[in-house]
Amino acid sequence: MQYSEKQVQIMEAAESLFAEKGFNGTSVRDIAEKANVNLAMISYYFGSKEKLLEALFNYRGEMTKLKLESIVQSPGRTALEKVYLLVDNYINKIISQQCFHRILTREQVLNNTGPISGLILEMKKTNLEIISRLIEEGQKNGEFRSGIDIPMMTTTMVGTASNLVTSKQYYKELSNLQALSEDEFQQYIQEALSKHLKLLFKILLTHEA
Amino acid sequence: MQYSEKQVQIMEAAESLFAEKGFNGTSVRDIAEKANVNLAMISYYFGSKEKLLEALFNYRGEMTKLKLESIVQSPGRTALEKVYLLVDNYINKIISQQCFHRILTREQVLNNTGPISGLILEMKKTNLEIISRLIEEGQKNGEFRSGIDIPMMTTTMVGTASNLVTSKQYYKELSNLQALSEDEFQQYIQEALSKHLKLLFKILLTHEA
DNA sequence: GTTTAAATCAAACATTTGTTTAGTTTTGCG
DNA sequence: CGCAAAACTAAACAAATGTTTGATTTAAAC
Repeated sequence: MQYSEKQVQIMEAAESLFAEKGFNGTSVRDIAEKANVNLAMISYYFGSKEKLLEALFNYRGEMTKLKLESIVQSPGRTALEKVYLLVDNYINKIISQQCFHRILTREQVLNNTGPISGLILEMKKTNLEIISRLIEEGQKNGEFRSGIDIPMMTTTMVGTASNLVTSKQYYKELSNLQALSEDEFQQYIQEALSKHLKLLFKILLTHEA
Repeated sequence: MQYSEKQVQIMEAAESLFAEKGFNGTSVRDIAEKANVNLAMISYYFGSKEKLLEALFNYRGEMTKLKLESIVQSPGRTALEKVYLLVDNYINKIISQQCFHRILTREQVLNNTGPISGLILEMKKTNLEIISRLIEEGQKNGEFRSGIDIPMMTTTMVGTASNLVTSKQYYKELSNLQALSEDEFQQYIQEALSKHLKLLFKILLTHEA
């Protein structure tokens, strides 16, 4: 589906508010004010607040689809190099979409049974499939050891990155990095996270147990 | 502070509802009904809904304090063995307190500036301190390599466990474990998580980069 | 220029919300 | 018992909520 300029305006206002105060902590009046639209426009365009959230999930979900595929299929790279690309790609994604990622994190904790739950599952399925194919490729050509718990490894990548980004205000204080500006800090965690996850995966995938 | 039986009754009803529907998605009437108390009792005992949440954080926070200390100081164990104990202890904690952990996860994503934010920071500080001391002990006696990013390693433990437990409904489907009963599944993720994190830490702490 | 549909708006709507009130019952103690 | 403090209750309260209404403006097509 294609969204009009005004619809995007509303979705992005909602995104930043949902990230800051939570879905139920944000009123449609808050959203209307931030997006500079009339209150009734939200029901007019999206039907309801709940459906606005669904639209946001669709909107952000679309933006992620194809990138991963191209990494896995890029020729002339070792499987480990591809894993590295995948890690950096994932880190970039959740850092550049922090607001959405906060919303996603909060939603996946709830026992949703609605459409959003389905969208989350679909995202996770796609992720896991691609990583699985990549790991298996590396196993076939002898780069990686056998007996790797791929869902658990994926959980470590997602969990580590997610935890760091969604609770970075605590990480900043715990690591005594308060002196850094927001930009510097962002760059710091991006690099630290990349280095950490790559090391982790390298030794996990190649180490003989 | 000591809580009366009725107060605990209210806190535990609130805990399960907050975990299921979120803080703002749960009304005080829901809580009163689930706890089998009169609506006004919540304000009477806790002052407000917000303060009830704070009380819950205090209540659950108390229960975690001393355990870790005793692990680190237990004699006759290698540093790696202590790390293993710590991992299992942490996994047990969040599995046995899943409801609270869901609430904690959702709260730490928000830019809280209130008392809860302070409590979360304190918990994280304590965790990090203990782990740091343990790692440094292992480094001094040559068990562990140098140059370990301890905050990042902690993030991996917390993030992996947290992500798995708070979104286990997705993990179950992604790993094709729907056939397992809830108890069997719980035991499965406990063991898989323990094995995975121990391997991760072992190679991360002892592997020469 | 007229017409028709889409977009926009202020106001109103019915619920639900967290909290308080004012009164009643229970409890513990001298 | 007598009585004061604590525990408990039903009802009421004002504020905030998501959504709808009905009217008005804008835009596009003929």
